[in-house]
Amino acid sequence: MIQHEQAIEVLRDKGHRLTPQRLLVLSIVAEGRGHMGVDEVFRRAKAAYPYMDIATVYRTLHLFKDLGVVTEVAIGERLHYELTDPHGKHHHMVCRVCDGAFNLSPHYLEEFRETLLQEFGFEPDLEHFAVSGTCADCRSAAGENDSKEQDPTQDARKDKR
Amino acid sequence: MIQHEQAIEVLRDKGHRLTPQRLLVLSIVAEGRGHMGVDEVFRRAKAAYPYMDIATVYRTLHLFKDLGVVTEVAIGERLHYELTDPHGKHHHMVCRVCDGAFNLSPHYLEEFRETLLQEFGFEPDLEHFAVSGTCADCRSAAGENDSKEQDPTQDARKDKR
DNA sequence: TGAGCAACGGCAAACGATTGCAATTACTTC
DNA sequence: GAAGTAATTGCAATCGTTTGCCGTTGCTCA
Repeated sequence: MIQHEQAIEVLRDKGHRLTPQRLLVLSIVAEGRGHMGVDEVFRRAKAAYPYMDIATVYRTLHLFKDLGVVTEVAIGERLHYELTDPHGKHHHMVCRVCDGAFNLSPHYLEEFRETLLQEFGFEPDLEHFAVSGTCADCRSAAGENDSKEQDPTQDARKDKR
Repeated sequence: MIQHEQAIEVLRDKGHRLTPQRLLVLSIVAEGRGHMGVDEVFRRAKAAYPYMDIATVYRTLHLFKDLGVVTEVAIGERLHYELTDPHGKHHHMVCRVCDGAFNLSPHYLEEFRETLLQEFGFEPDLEHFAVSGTCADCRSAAGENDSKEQDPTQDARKDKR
């Protein structure tokens, strides 16, 4: 994980201001284990600083994303954010039954990328890539239940990193 | 391509009504070459029948998707629709520079799917799958221009099917 | 330490997409 | 053909996200 200090350095180096709002969002994302939805970041930020606006949360997360401080992950329909993992990029497999997120080494996608590049000259954009599907547990557990309704509890989300 | 008659039969068989609005949306998607955005379907529908509502377009396209009459493709941030290709599923490579869409045989993804299934027991959900990236033409043409602005012209979209 | 200024945040409007609701209408049955 | 009924539509409200505006504020430089 990138530490606060490193992230703050990146902000400062690129000429961005260190505002309380940005530091707050940074600490919230850093404290959270695994990916965090915008709404959860906003709830926590508003609890700490009631004037916090949802637009600021969006703008801050997008800035952090552009700076590489956080990584954007598509979980279902919504975007989630996590501190960028300095140990190397990883992708996600997201189960649409249990909403669990599993890391996927870039190695598995590299082969796919090579093929597209050589066969079609098409350079796929796989930096922040999430594969939706059904995880091993849910496949064995379910069987016939193809309901799309899920437990909306965010903290119960699995995250095997 | 599924013909009108087949699509209408599917609607009727599943107990859905044949409304003028549905037939209109169907013919618009059928006439259009390649994928069509919701806004374009709506524009054309409204031109033919001024009372047409955007909500009806969304509901109709979602219905058609559930029935398998149309296929949903993610082009950039927005969803596009095309008549389901009965000659077999295909996926898309979408260039984020020129917005061109290129078909991708399922074969290329099959290998990837096999790997995930065997290594992790994870069954990826790859039915309506689009890979974003940069196509061969734009890679050779550009070089340093990483602008995300594009020609908004919809009819100029490439589609090599 | 304070003035100046561009970056930034809060607010509200706007956007694309979805949903609730009441009126309409396609289809069934007689 | 006409009546009855549930599916469907149009409208408006709503949701999550983005953007424009303007007052505020972090940072720079004297």
